[in-house]
Amino acid sequence: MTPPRDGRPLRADALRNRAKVLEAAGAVFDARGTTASTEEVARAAGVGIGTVFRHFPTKEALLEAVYVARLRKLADEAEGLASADDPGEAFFAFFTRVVGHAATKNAFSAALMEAGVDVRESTAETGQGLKRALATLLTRAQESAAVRRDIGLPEVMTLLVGASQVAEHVGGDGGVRDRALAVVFDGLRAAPDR
Amino acid sequence: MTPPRDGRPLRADALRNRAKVLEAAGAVFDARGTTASTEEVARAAGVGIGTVFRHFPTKEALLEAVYVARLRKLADEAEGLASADDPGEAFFAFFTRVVGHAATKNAFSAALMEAGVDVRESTAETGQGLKRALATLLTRAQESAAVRRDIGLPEVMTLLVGASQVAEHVGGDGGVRDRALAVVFDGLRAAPDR
DNA sequence: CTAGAATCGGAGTGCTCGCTCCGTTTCGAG
DNA sequence: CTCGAAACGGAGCGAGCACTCCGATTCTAG
Repeated sequence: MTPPRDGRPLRADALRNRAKVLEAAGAVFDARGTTASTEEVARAAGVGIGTVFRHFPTKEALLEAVYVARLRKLADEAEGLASADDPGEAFFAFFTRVVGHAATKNAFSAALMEAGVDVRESTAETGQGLKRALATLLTRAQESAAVRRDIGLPEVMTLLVGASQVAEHVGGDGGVRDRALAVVFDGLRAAPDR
Repeated sequence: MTPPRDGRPLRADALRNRAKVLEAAGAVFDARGTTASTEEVARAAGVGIGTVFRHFPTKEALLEAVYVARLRKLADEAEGLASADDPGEAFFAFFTRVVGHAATKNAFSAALMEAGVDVRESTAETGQGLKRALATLLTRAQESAAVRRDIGLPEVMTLLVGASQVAEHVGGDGGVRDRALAVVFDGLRAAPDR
């Protein structure tokens, strides 16, 4: 959970509050978007604003923390699928999973985007982990001929981000989303010829 | 250019200023994002803030006006391609064109999104026009077997929005963008079999 | 249990931004 | 040219927000 890199460990209540804030921040940002005020997060967490800012010195830092937690979860899922029986199925399952999350969680794709480019230093490590796991999924899927061989990790990341962004903003019709995703999947399977 | 639906026409200088503001707004929003302040737009247009707000009573109205202008341009392009010799080529050319624009212009995809859902009443008409033109391109492409027949306009709009959003946020590597787009294109061509 | 340190809470601060208001300037009909 | 109407400009208002500061509270080592 990244207990801050300090010398001493945090006090018990501080640790508890930190967790409460992080969870509340996720919920609030999903519901109200990332423009939701820090005060709202504090209220949802049942703590004062001061507490929020002590744990996350900046609103951006708070957002980053939420991002990192989610990226880590994704990375774990990806690693879990890395040794699945059917590499192709695993690859597409992960893709679908990510898009599914994005459909619910606001600013989920933003986290992915940062991971893709590794802008912030704090997301870099987790982002690298996710990319490594995804690379494994991709390579195995390509080796088993489930995915075309003429694309690399950057292209897949790009498609993943794009699909997630769409899912995020297409609240209503999940059917459309699924069919659009099917098109992308067929494209990923397509032979490289032309 | 939508000279406001008033009784009397606008005074000459007023019309000129309106155009200047609209153009400046486009430029500023592209450069700084839609969060750029109205004052910045006014400065870029060389007018006072009051003038901006007289022509566009709300910042949202200003954004909408920019959106509508761009959607109209797209709709015109689509109509121009509607009678091209090769329907498949026309369809994909339009798709590429849209994505290309998105790569340069900030919040371009936002305009597309609104057009897709037709949230605002003011974008509705232009959005309908664009959708109609795109529908023609799609139908003709499908009839000539250049595009799979098991998808409709909503799916294409979704893919278009997604591709545009990606293009918008992948500033750096155009190569990645093109290859990712190629995947989507292959998906659109794919046989509906599976 | 107790003292001192760590943590908390939330009123307050400064800043940005959308928008209004009205004195000043510019246009154009007659 | 004249003069009323239309349009302009930008100081100022109010709201909202990120972030600070410090007295009150809570934890925990000893």
